[in-house]
Formats: sequence, structure tokens, C-alpha cells
Amino acid sequence: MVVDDLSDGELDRVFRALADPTRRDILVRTMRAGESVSSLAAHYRMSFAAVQKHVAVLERAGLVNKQRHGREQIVHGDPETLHRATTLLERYERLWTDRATRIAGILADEEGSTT
Amino acid sequence: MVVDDLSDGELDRVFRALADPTRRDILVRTMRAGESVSSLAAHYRMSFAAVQKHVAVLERAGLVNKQRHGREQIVHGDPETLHRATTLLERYERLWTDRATRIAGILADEEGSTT
DNA sequence: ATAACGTACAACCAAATGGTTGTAGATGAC
DNA sequence: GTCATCTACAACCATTTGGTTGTACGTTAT
Repeated sequence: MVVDDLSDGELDRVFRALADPTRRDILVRTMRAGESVSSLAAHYRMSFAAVQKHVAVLERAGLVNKQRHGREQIVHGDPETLHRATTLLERYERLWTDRATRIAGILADEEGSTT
Repeated sequence: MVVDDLSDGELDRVFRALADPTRRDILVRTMRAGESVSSLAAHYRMSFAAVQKHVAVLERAGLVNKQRHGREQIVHGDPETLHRATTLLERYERLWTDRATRIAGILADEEGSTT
């Protein structure tokens, strides 16, 4: 199972995209259901163009995609990319437990034999 | 169980800290085992001061902490903060499945019964 | 056809980021 | 004490970011 193969550049974009409250909010909304860019823009106190830029950042990161529908552009959250990021963090967490296990192993060795 | 309560500002810092390959590498190393700042700096082609700054970013994000040991400052990865970030992403992912479940529920209702 | 709507994108600006060099303070070794 | 090492931090610089306004273009409605 190929769990995760995001390149360094992709990871940069994914985490950078997540490092902004407006973008996280957009992600949450579009994960729940698709929403047009202007509909999204209505939720925030910034200009339409600013929201458009935030969506573009999320899109470049692969966290959302856009689907044309008439004159509207519907933004959808992409669970796949999000899942890959989650998996990576879980792997980082595992480094810690592996380390604990390794130390436990060393201690066990010292108690019983060589050295 | 209070799984996760990172504020917006904390999340900004955590994800921003993760959005750089050098910092991700430092995190991996220090999760495996503590390492002094100068020892870390030896791994990269940038200046000592630059690495010091990266460590500071990770520290402000709560992803690592420093422990003075003699004249050295040992950097340790913090699995707790990392876990909180992971949990948040998992929650974001759940929005998707919840949405799918919700839709499935609606379809089931339309078909005629409550299963 | 014309008006209104939704979007795209360029130009511009202030602030933050990621790097540099240089200086200075503690601590450990000799 | 003196010297080398590890760290901290300021000042500076180029680039990126997050916001703005303005203009242009395709689509829908009247």
C-alpha cells in the first residue's frame, strides 16, 4: 500500500496552505460541501480577490479542486491530499514510539548479556 | 477526552513550522533522539545562525523544546504538539466521511425506511 | 443587446520570511 | 587565567506573502 509519497515541494505547499485560519476555514467548508468562490468570499471581511488568492493557494497544494458549473466555480475539498499529510504526521509521531522501543531493547540487552 | 485545543495562532505556527524541509528534517532527527543545535547545524549547508532560527520557529510552535546540558542546548522533538496537529487533520478528514454518511442517510430515507 | 454576475489576473504595497555576517555572553578544557 | 566552543541576538538584504484596487472576460438573465 503506497500510503504517502508527497514530495518536499508538495509538503511545503500543503503545510503552508494550512498555516492560515481563513484557508483552514475554507477547507472545512469545502470538505463539508462544494461552494462557489463568491459564496465563500461572502463569509469573510476581506475582498473577493483576497479569497480568490486563498483558494488558489489551497488548489496549488492539492487540498481543493474547482469544478466549473455554469458561470460559477465550485470549490471542493480533496480528502486524498489531506489524508497524505495526516499520514506523514503519524509517521513522525511513530519516530517517538520507535525510539522508546529501541531504548527499551537496549536496556533489556544490558540486563542479560554482553558488555 | 480533550484531544485537541490548539488555538488559531498556535495552529498557524505549527503548520508554518512544518512548511519547510529543513525544519521537517530537524523535527525528524530530534524526535528520534535529542541533538544539540550545533550538531544539527552540521547537517545543513546553511549558517549556524540560520539553523538556530529554524529551531526557534519549531520551538515557538511547540514542536520541539530545548534542554540545557552543560554549554550545549539539546533539542528534543515534542510528540504531544505533533499529535494535536495530527488529530486536527483527522478531524478535517472526518468532515468528508460525515458528509458521505449524511448523503447516504438522505438516500436511504428517500428509498423508504429507517435502517 | 445590454446589464448584472462570477471569475481571472495584473499592479501595487506593507509586513513577514529565510538567509547572511558580525558581535557578545557563558561554559568547559587546558 | 586563557582559549576554544556553543549559543544568543542584532542588523541587514532579497524574496515571498497577504492584502488592496482596477481592469477584462465569459456567462446568464432581461
